[in-house]
Amino acid sequence: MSLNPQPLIINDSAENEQRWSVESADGQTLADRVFEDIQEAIVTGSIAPGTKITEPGLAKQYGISRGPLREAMRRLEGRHLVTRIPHVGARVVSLTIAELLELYEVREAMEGMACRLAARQMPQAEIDSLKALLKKHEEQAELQENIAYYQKEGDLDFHYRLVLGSGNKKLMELLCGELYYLVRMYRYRFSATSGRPQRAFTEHYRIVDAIEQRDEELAELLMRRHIRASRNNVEKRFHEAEAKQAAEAQ
Amino acid sequence: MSLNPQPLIINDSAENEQRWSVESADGQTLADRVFEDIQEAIVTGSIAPGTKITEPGLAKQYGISRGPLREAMRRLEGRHLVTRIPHVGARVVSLTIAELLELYEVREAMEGMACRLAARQMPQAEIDSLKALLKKHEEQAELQENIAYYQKEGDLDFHYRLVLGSGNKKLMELLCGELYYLVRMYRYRFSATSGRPQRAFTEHYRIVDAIEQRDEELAELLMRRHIRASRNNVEKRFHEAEAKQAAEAQ
DNA sequence: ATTTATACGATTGTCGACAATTTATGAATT
DNA sequence: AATTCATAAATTGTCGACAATCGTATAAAT
Repeated sequence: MSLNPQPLIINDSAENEQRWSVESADGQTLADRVFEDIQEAIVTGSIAPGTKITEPGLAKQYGISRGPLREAMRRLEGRHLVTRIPHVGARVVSLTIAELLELYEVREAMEGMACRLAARQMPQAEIDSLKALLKKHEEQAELQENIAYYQKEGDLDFHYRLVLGSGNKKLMELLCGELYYLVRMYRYRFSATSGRPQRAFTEHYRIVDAIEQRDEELAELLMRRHIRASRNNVEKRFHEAEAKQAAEAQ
Repeated sequence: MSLNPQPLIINDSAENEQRWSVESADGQTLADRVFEDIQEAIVTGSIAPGTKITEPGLAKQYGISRGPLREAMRRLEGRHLVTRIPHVGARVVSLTIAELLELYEVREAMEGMACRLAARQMPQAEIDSLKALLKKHEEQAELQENIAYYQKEGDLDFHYRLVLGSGNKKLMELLCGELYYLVRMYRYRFSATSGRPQRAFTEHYRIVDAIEQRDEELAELLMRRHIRASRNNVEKRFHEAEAKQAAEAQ
């Protein structure tokens, strides 16, 4: 008689048996739909980072009133995708290079832990599925010309599945529900891949192997090394771009 | 000529030189104030976990209209402090024991990284200040009867300062701005301390020592071990409580 | 008596309007 | 010409009202 799936506090009104899912499935309400739409627009770059957002503008654009739109903006604010100053307005988040690098440090910590947990308890079936996905991605990359795109898509897929495999809902919530939006946002700026994507594939395979062997220590270590390598690559590319920009300006 | 503090994308409207701070200082607007009020009420247990929240009720209670209140709720939803089902309602988040333990796993990962970064770059002045704080907490604990309370307060203070010392804003945002609210919420349920608080102090001192010696590896390792110990303590206490509950029911 | 259907009540979702504040515009002054 | 001040426009914050949806209670039927 385990109390595991029960809340820690039994409260007055626990009659509702419906599932209080972590993320609402499909935007039923207007505010929800607009929230997801704007979020997608921000992540894909349709609305550039740093852009000032005005309520009448967006409301007109989406054909809704300002009420639901404000609610959507408040949720975006909660996800740190827009920053707001009272009585002034809101703008789309805009990361500095330092903040982008900080993001990688957070990912190193959390995804490293995700790998450790996955090695501990990810079902073999999911591991097999993940291996199949890796194989598919590799074959796609060999065929496709635009390797960079597919490699980046695949990379995020891979990381996403791994976090799922950790079985830790909070980890999923934070990584898949907050950080990965920013990762997608800045994916094509200084991201790696073009050059030698083969290396990333190798690293991915090694990680999955460690998980399959249930080697927590190694799995975490390899993932942290993998993300640190990405981080260093971003840093390098940024400095290259900076140098180039300085040369042009001169 | 470093571009460090500049955004990665220079956009049309970058004229506003005001600081777009990560967190609005004081709730200027009604919605902001109510947001903080309700958040505090949830964290301190003034509104019990799992309680159903109705808009007319809260609006009346805080003497405001439903508009700002809904915005506040949407922000709480963004922070995962309330869960909402469209057309049905919202309730205060209620963690299961499994989710509470997951929280510790996330903390282990992130605060471990925070310690590593603090060892790398935390200013000596801040380290000294942190040591002074530890000393003060210890003296307080020796005097006070209600050790548990002060130890828990001090513990969170300690962790808070350490995350600040990491210099990683995203880490601060996620830990101090999201996880710690949940930690405070469930602090007095199965938390440790009463018994032998001296041990936690010793662990804290060792961590600060490692940071002062700039030993990244050790600092991270000690913090992870520290949090893992807390986690195991919570797990143990829960099982004890569960066993006791089963015995009473029988 | 149990189940199904219906109507009621309550809550949530959406809208438009008004008040408060900020930003932009332009005129007057130094 | 630059600065300062005042006015005007635009945007944000707040409110109350109405529509849509859900939960519940009552009544009818099997």
